[in-house]
Parts: sequence; C-alpha cells; structure tokens
Amino acid sequence: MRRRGLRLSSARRLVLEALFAAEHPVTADEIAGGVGGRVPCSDLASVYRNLETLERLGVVHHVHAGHGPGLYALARGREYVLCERCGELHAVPPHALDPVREALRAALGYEARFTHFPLVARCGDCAASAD
Amino acid sequence: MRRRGLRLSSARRLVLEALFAAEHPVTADEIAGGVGGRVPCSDLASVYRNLETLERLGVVHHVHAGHGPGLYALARGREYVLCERCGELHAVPPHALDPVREALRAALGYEARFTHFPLVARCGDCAASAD
DNA sequence: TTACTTGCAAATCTTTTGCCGGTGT
DNA sequence: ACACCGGCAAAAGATTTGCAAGTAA
Repeated sequence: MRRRGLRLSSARRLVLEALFAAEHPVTADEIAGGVGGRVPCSDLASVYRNLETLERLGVVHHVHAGHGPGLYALARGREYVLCERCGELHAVPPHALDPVREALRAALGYEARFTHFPLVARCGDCAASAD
Repeated sequence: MRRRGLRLSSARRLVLEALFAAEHPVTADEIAGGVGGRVPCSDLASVYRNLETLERLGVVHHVHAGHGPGLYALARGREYVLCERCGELHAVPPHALDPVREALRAALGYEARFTHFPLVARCGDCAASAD
C-alpha cells in the first residue's frame, strides 16, 4: 500500500478493520459508526473517500443492493444474488452461477459478473409466498 | 381509472402522453421537461406522484438502470438487460431470457423477472473491448 | 361542494466536494 | 518538510413530503 504513495493512516486502518470484522457487506454509514463493537469510527466523508481509495487498490469492492445504500466488503470476487422481496443479499459459492452466465451468453451474447450489480430475483421462500 | 376514485387531470394526462411518445424508458425529469417536443410539463414532484399512482394502477412501471435515476415506461411486462460499461438499456424480446431464468432456478431456486431490476452484464461489444 | 390534485418549498437520503488544519514518512 | 489525509460543512442528485390553493366530478 505504501508502495503506491499512500499512507496507512488510523482512519484507513479503522475502515479495513471494520470490513474484516463484518460478516456481510456493510454500508459506509455502518463502517463510520463502527461495525461490531468497534470504536466509533471516523467521519462519513472520509469513510467514503477511503473506500474509494481502497477500491482503486483492488482491496475493497461494493455491491448495489437494489434500493438502499451501497454495501462494501473486502474484494474476494464474490457474486451475489439479491431477493427483491425479502431483501436478503446472498453470496453464492464460486461457479454456482456459471450455468446462468452461460445461458445469458448463448441467448444474448452478454457477459455477466454478478459482483457489482447482484442478480436480482426472488428467493425460494418468497417465490412460494403470495405476491 | 375513474372507477378507482381517481381523476383524469391535465397533469396526469401529460405524463401519460409523454410515456406514449417515448420510445425508451425515460426519467421523471425528462417527463417533467416534456419528452419529444411536448409542452413543458408539470412540476417534478407531481410527476413523481403521478408515476407512483399510475404504477399502483398497473399502467406504468419503472426500471433501475444501474447508477443514474430510475426510468419509467408503460407497463408491458418487458424485461431488460443493461450493459454496465456503455450503459445501454436493452429491452429483450419476450421469452429471450427463459433459459437464463431456468438456469437460475436450477442452480439456486430463485425466480427471476428482469422487469424492475434489469440483468446487468456486459454487452458483446463491451465484452470484446479492453477492460 | 367535496375530495382528489397541483405547484412550490422544504426535507430526506446517499454520496461527493471544498477547504484547511493535522500527520505520516 | 512535503504531500497526503482527516474532519467539518456544504453541495449535489434523486425522490419524498407538507401545505395551501386549484379543479375535476
């Protein structure tokens, strides 16, 4: 990190600690508030700036969860599926969506990677429920 | 429409005319500005209120096009694919995404309808291009 | 006349930006 | 010391809400 001319400041470290501690992707606001019993973190604007910096470094990435704010997590190349009814954001195992990707490629020639924009659909439970 | 206790006001009519005139889904702001040589329409807040009303009636629906504002169109049950690189929102033919839907159902048991949240991927051209 | 509607202003919510003083290296 | 950074305040963009006046029915 230092080799890119960037500094390992305390605010930066707190953002990273929050992301390491989080089990699911979290909002910038939650990071600023200190996720999981963490000390009340730094300013929200700084959190956004640091998330952007870390994202440029490839350490962090964010997901757009339908309505609601963006969610941030350590970059692990994970793909997500979001239930448009109950709102659950589900990280899927690697390659689980390969058949979907393949079907889309065959149908329209598009290449999908559900890391930034999740696949939005209705989970099994919600599909079974009433509308 | 009247049978639901709603009125066919001029502002309401202008919103509908704008949607009929539009070839692609449009923003609330574009509707308020008068799409396609239409008279400068009504207030933006009223446009949003009317879009919501019409959506509850099942006449209108909206799509979330990645970043950027929501897009509105007459409800025709259309499904969309959005290119995350060039930003083009593409309405796909009916049933074109059936194989994708099927693959997703088989893989995770989710039921997808890409009408409200489009399938976000990279179109052929953009996938071929550099990153 | 009555209740739904509009226009305008102001509030919300998320994210970004400007500025200046603070701080890693 | 020098450039990067953090905090605070304010801006920006999309959408919602409050309210008094307007208008379909």
